[in-house]
Amino acid sequence: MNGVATISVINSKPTAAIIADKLREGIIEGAFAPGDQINEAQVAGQLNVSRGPVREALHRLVQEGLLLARPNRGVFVQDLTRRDVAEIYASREVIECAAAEIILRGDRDLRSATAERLHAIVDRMQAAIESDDWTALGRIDLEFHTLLVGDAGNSRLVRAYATLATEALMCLTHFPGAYPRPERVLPAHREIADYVRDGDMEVLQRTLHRHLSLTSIDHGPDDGRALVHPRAEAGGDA
Amino acid sequence: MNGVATISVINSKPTAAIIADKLREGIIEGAFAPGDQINEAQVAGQLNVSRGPVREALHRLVQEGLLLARPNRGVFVQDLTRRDVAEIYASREVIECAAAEIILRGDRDLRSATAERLHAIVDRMQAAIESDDWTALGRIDLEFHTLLVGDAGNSRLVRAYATLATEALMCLTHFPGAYPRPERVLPAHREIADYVRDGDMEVLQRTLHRHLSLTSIDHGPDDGRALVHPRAEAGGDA
DNA sequence: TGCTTGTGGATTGTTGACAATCAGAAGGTG
DNA sequence: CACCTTCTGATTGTCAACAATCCACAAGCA
Repeated sequence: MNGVATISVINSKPTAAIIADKLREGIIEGAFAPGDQINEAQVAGQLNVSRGPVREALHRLVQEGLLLARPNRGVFVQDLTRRDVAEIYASREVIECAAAEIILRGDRDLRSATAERLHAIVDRMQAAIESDDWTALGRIDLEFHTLLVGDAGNSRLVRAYATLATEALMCLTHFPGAYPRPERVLPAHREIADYVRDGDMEVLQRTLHRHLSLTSIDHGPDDGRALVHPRAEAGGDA
Repeated sequence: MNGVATISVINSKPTAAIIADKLREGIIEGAFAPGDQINEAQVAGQLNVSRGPVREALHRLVQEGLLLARPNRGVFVQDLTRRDVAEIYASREVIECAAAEIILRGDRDLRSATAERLHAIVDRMQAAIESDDWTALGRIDLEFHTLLVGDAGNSRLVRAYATLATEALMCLTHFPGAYPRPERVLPAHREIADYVRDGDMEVLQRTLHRHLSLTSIDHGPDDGRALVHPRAEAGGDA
């Protein structure tokens, strides 16, 4: 072991994974608008790789639900309808509540450890708010919830939640109005962390439900068309 | 609309999807043992196609969790550890209970329609039992639960449940002892269907929990190694 | 005019060849 | 005899060319 031991692995990930991450970022950030077609050859050209890995990356994103593949026609960025947003948040609530229940059945020390890590994330959320970085805030918010699910220790739930988390991020960038005012974000998450530590399932579940319910979207009419900027009617959180 | 209207589409699915289905079947049926390596070139040769679609199919199954890809080494059939089995059934309970709750919040007529279809599936289960077809029974059993989740109308939950269902089928073929005695299967499912119709969430949730809990596996020690035939200790259902 | 029917352009789907990578065996060296 | 280096076989990862497919548009016909 000499001095070069800590050189980062040259190309640890396969190319397809890197491309998938890049594209996922682009979709989340809004670089591709919903409905846009993503052309294999074009992406391959921009990234200076062959169509093979690009194709693989695109198919992965299709399976994640971010893209829609029409056979022999191409892949397109998914539209987010009211129904989709409602589904995403409802599913998140399902998995998060389940994770919470598992965690709360566990040891008190484990719960404290989880709560502590959750609080650490909330502190980072505060920092993001203070520097007016809304993109970062959304990501950290999702990180909070992903940690909650992760600490339940069920990899199946984690996997299912991961795709929901990226979809939720997509919601945030496309419907910026859906994110609540910052002064309510911090207390809400602190509450959740505290209830995890104290082990109060009843209250925790209610809090998560309130935190993740998009009442107006949930009960509004579903016209099947994509939302554009429902700033006035969304009341949920990440 | 003339007489040829019902001609089946020639080749509706892309080759990769067909291959993925074939391989998934093979894995579920046990044609590949856990830990076995699956060779791209070999499969391609057997199916008379190129490595491209095979590669795509394998990656899809990796993402579904059926296969494990070790970079530059190959893809292997996942081992099913105690922990995996516990995770799968716990996750199934989470999603099924959520689906049940959504359905029970719905219209009474819708509930009856769902219950009716569930009962129809139970009848097919009975037929499978009478002809001693255990493979079919497992599939129909999962079909029952998949219908339950599907009728909740949340495509995200459906997608998450689909992979869990295939994993559960894998459990059945690898741990045949995990399936309960047939005389208990039918009443259990009939109960579930009835509670869906009657809208009794409390009881339905308890029934689902009992139906999907693998108590001995759940609380047994997790040595990280794959189970072989825990016939003596498994008490769950599909 | 309105409907059917061919044609064009673009995109994905598929293929076989080539390069990169890794685990393990063989061989050399103190 | 243990350890390190080198080699080898097999497998995945990548690439560019070819084939199949589909939608859009325009021309032909009642």
